[in-house]
Amino acid sequence: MASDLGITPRAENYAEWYNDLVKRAGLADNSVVRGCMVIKPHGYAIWELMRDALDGMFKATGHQNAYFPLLIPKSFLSREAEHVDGFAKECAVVTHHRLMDSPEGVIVDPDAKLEEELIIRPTSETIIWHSYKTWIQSYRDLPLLINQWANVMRWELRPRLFLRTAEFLWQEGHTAHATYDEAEEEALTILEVYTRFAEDWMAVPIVAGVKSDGEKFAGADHTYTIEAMTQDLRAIQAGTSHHLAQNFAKAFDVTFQSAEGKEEHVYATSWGVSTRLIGTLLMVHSDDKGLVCPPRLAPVQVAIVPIGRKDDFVRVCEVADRLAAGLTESRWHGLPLRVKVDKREKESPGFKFNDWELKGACVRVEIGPRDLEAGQCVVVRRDEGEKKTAPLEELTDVVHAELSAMQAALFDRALAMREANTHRVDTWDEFKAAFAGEGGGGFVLAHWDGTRETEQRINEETKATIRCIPRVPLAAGDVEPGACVLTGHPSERRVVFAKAY
RNA sequence: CGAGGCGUAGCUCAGCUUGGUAGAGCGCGUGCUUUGGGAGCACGAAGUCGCAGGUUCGAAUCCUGUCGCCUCGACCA
Repeated sequence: MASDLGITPRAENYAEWYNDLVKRAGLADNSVVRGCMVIKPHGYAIWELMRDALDGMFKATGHQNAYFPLLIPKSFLSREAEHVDGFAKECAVVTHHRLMDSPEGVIVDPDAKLEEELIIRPTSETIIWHSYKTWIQSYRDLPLLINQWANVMRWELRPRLFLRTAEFLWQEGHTAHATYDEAEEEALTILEVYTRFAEDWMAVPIVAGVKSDGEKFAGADHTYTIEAMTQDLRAIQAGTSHHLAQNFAKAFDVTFQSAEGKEEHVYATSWGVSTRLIGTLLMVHSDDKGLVCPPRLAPVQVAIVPIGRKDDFVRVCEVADRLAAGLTESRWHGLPLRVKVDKREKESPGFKFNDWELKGACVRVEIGPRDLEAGQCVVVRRDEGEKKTAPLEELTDVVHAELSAMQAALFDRALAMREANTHRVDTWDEFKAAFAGEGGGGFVLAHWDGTRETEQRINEETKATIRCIPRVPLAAGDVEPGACVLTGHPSERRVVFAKAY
């Protein structure tokens, strides 16, 4: 029966599995506009949990939220040369402000053409730095630590739900500092926040590092990234933190007067994570039965399925409600548990088991008349699928233990998968072989001569790119000098190559 | 923008070759029976066959055009 659940198995077709998963688990739909998605309540619930967790971490590191506008004057984008190069090809442009009736239906009113066209933000550096110019005058105004939760639009040619959509939700932090070193510290603080979030909340092990010049953000001095490995052995960039140096301060003429009375341009950072985190979560943990959600980010942590008919069902439901109340009142990681009692009468228990597995409930509690007699219930963890019994009065403790164990088990399994698929390669033949064929090839740690030309040639011949130069080497030997895998030129250390999403 | 494929019920699709009353499964509604791994039976609602032309007595089916979507490449978080 498992094959008949409407999800293509991963082994058969990974891309199709992902699409089926997103749709069948009720996370999102395609919109009528290509590239846009409808995030459904179950998917949005995951985003809300992510957002709340991250928002708390940003506040704890001294940041405040603000909101900047969706529309940006076209001329702003071109102030920073690299920035415009990076984004010009994927901007939606607003050219008119009115529609009118016509025999063919509603048309754009040609008389309502805008003097200066507006772009829908692909990112907000320019509009924000325009404001910062008036906000910042003295070193006493620094550091300025702002975040915003917003939607942005990048006109993608090949969209995929959550991973790459034309419109997506994200947060973007934009900070200003008096010195290069302070900005550097900020970029690294955020890199650490992202790392902790990915590993502790998402249970996704990541490699944190710095991007090569070829892969850095358009307009950045350098870009930090966290990279995860998906089950099809590709890399996915889950978050980025940019040190912008004085690039935007110069483009928007944002200066401050130092304590010594000197006029200087400020230093900046920007950083973001998006709804792509949901795609990352799915790609790392879920299976052929549906969504597998780390307990700390699961919309439903416990699904209770009452079993029985007529009077039995009523009695069982009463007990289920009482158990649910006990679970909800308890605290796990400081938060009330998210519990659902599934009292639907038309669906059979078997259907509900499959349904909650599809939707990613972490722990399923089954309780029927026979359990009631015995004063126990059946507890099943989503990632294991093994049925265990627990005394009713101990259920809350058992559930807490299972959730904690599952959170850890998901991370451990993902880490084991990454380690099993991380290889060190020293010859060009081995390198090409690692990335031959369809699908991923895992992470390949290889020496690189540091030039953009070599990076490009490697990408053209193997489809693999440099994902990052790890901040902390994965193994001590990775930072010993060697010879570039393609050119043989000297290399200081190994970098991470992979095929990427 | 290049290469393939597909548009028929909410979903997945059959029907098209050879033109002749619009089909199936799932889902949905009602009722009864069921309930420990996707329950059964009965009845029922549901469609401008993507759109526009053309051929024909007659078009889902043949022809022309057009729009949209999906998959794969070039760009990207």
